[in-house]
Amino acid sequence: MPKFTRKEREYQVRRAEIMTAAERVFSAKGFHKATMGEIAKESEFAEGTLYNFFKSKIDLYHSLIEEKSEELLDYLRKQVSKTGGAVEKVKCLIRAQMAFFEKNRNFFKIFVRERDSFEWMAGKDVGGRVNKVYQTHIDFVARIIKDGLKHSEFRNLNPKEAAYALTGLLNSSISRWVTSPRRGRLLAQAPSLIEIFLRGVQKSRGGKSYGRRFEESV
Amino acid sequence: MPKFTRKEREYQVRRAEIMTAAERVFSAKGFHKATMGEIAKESEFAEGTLYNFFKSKIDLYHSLIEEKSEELLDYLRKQVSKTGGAVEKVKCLIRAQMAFFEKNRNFFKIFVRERDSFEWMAGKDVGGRVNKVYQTHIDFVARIIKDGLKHSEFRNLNPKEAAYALTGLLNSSISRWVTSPRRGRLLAQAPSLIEIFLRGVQKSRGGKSYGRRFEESV
Amino acid sequence: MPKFTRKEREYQVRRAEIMTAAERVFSAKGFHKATMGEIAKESEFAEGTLYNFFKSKIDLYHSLIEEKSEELLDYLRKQVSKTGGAVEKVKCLIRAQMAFFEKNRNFFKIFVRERDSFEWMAGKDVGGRVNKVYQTHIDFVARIIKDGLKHSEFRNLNPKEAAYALTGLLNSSISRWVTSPRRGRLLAQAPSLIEIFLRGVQKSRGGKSYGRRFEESV
Amino acid sequence: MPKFTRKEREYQVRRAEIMTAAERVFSAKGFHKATMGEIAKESEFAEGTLYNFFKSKIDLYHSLIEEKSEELLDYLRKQVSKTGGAVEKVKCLIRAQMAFFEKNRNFFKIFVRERDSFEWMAGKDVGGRVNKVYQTHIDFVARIIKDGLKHSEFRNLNPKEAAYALTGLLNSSISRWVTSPRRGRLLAQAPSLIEIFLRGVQKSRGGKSYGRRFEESV
DNA sequence: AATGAATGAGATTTCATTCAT
DNA sequence: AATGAATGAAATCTCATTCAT
Repeated sequence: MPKFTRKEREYQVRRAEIMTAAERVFSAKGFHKATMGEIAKESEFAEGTLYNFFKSKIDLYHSLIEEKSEELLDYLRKQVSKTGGAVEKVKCLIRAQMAFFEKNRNFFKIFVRERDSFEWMAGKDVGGRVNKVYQTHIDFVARIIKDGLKHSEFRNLNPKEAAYALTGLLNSSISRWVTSPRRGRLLAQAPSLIEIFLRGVQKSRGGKSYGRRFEESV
Repeated sequence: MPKFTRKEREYQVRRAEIMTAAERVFSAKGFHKATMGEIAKESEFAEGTLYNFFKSKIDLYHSLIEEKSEELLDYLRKQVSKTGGAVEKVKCLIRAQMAFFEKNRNFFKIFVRERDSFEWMAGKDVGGRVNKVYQTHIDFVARIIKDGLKHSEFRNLNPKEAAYALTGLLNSSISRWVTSPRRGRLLAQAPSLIEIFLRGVQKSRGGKSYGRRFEESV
Repeated sequence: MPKFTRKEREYQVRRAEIMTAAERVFSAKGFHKATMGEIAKESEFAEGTLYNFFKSKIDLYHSLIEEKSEELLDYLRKQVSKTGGAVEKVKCLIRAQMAFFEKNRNFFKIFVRERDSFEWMAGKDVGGRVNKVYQTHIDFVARIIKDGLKHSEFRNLNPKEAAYALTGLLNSSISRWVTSPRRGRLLAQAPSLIEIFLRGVQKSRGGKSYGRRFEESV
Repeated sequence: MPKFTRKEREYQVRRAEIMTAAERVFSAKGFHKATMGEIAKESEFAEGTLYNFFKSKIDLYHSLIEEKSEELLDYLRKQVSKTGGAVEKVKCLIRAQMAFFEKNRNFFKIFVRERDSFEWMAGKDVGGRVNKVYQTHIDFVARIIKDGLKHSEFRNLNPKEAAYALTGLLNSSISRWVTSPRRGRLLAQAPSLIEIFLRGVQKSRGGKSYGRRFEESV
């Protein structure tokens, strides 16, 4: 007995085709410049058909981000859980995130570029949903840092601040790679990012410090 | 003999008023949702009048970013030039950038959020202009890093990569501050960022390394 | 030998089910706001199936009005034919019409409200068909009046004019009853309508007149 | 010092032009079949311009009905107030209403045909507003009847019921005239309507009655 | 130089109808 | 014969831009 009927499976296939087309168009033009007409053409469905799958343009956009983000977060969690120790987890996280976006360049553009833009779109509601995904991600990273603190793998710093730092570091590099015309492997940049970040947060072995301590600074 | 006639000066004043209004509206709504009508009302000019100063909506937006970015870069250059040594310059850069955006929150939203979005807007032309500003900034940062390398203040790494890293680090933190509802001083976060970044890029004093070396990785 | 085969009978049953559903939906939303999708759901058939019974939405609408109107007219004719004398026939007509619509509120909304709207819908064709039903009804009423004139039961007046008057009188009261939220029996209003109309058209017994005579007025 | 500036006057002129065009189109096609495009063409403005005067199609439609209804009611009130005695007022009312619609045929179609249709349009709100105008009218007529009752000009009947009766009577005749292709003067039909209605409601001079009394019937 | 009313291209969305299964 | 997914025409509304005053 199949979990899904043939109809349901076909429905999901078509839905996915639309989403892929939408991902292409949205990533190329941004939400506002993208038109349903273009997504229709790209997905080889009629315009009206799109509305049998998504109730509006914003719903399509938003579903796209939400579902793909889940995929990303699931992937990261799964990869990271395979290793132990905060340092190893951080390394793994960086590599996994790069690996994911190396395969999902279009989605990266949508994910990062529109992240903050959402607050104006269709009220707090949609913005809120996407932002929540982002916050979930930050919290996930912060948790890793916190564990590292507990086991004295990292020096004393604000986990959330470090999570933002790492995320910014990563996104900036990914963004550069995504935008750049000539592309080597994104993953090749993992080691240097890992090195920068881990040196940045690990316990000082020389005792030297470059500013006021975290405790004083907040 | 005045450099600018009274007329010219008045023209500049009115132009600046429009830009300030535009900054408010664009930062609150984003480029597409912002309307010329609203900018007109905000600036207390008629809609048609805006077109005596800027030839289109996109031109206004773009002029805004370009000119304000110049201001930012000038400010950063001036501040950084006051100190010597790459490490000091980096500290100074971080503090200066935070100081600038603490005073120009609205502009930050425009600067960062729309940075990459530009490639779709009105063709390569405009996107190119804004991107160029961003590239100029990256080059400026990369130059500081490179100087640090030359004087062995930093370990062996790709200056441009490090420049992207620093910029991402900074923007991520600023973004968090800008978005967050309850705001302390942004500058208070400078020390920890400085520490993370400088530890990350300075010469190892323990010889320990966290990944393959930079040389191997590119 | 049956007049209709089983197949034909089943066809008629399904057709009637659709019409009943359509009556509900059309009366609730009006022609334009009603959708084939809703009628389909209401009738528990698929959308496509409706088109096996009616060739278009407008055809369904129109068939509904036409057939139900026939039903109404048949009912009125049958009732009225049971009595003799124009005065009695008028009383009977009023009561019968009220009785019919008391049982067919939904249809009344369609019948009266859209009556005149028809001329724009899908050209003269459809409008014509419905209007013809209405004209038939008016003629039927006018014929009763005319008989009353012949037998000197009514004063000298234009039969058609009187027929319009009576119809307007009736519809206005029925409309009020249909629209009103709290409903007693519609038939309870028959006596006063009968009295108003019959006084209005019967031969004056006092010779008093309230305007120029009919003969002068047209 | 003029009450209205030139600009305001010109604005009103253009607004009125749009309304007249809208009246033509709405009366010819009904609300749904009428398009903003056609109203634009008819009024010789661009489509977008209509939206400088009315915020939506429904708002235009509704403004049209509301303002023209006010005009009608004002006219009726003014005319009726010129005479004294309920009987005279009724005569005057019938003549005035006919006179008004003889000059405003297009509006009649809108006023009567869409009266009840409104409940489905855009929720209770708009339907409510138009219905209220109609109720106001009914109340106005009912008040005249009530005064007639007080002075014993009419026999004992329910004023509101009589008001509905008169309104139905009138509208039916006007509707016939409006729809009919060859038109004499509508006002020529006033005398016979007056006679029917007044005979119908005035005190019986022969004592004969045609049904149960009003008192029993409600 | 400033105005703001007019413009119309262009986007989203609905829904009657068709047709392959 | 019944289905309901796909279609695409058509309608409303927005807003950058123009231009007569």
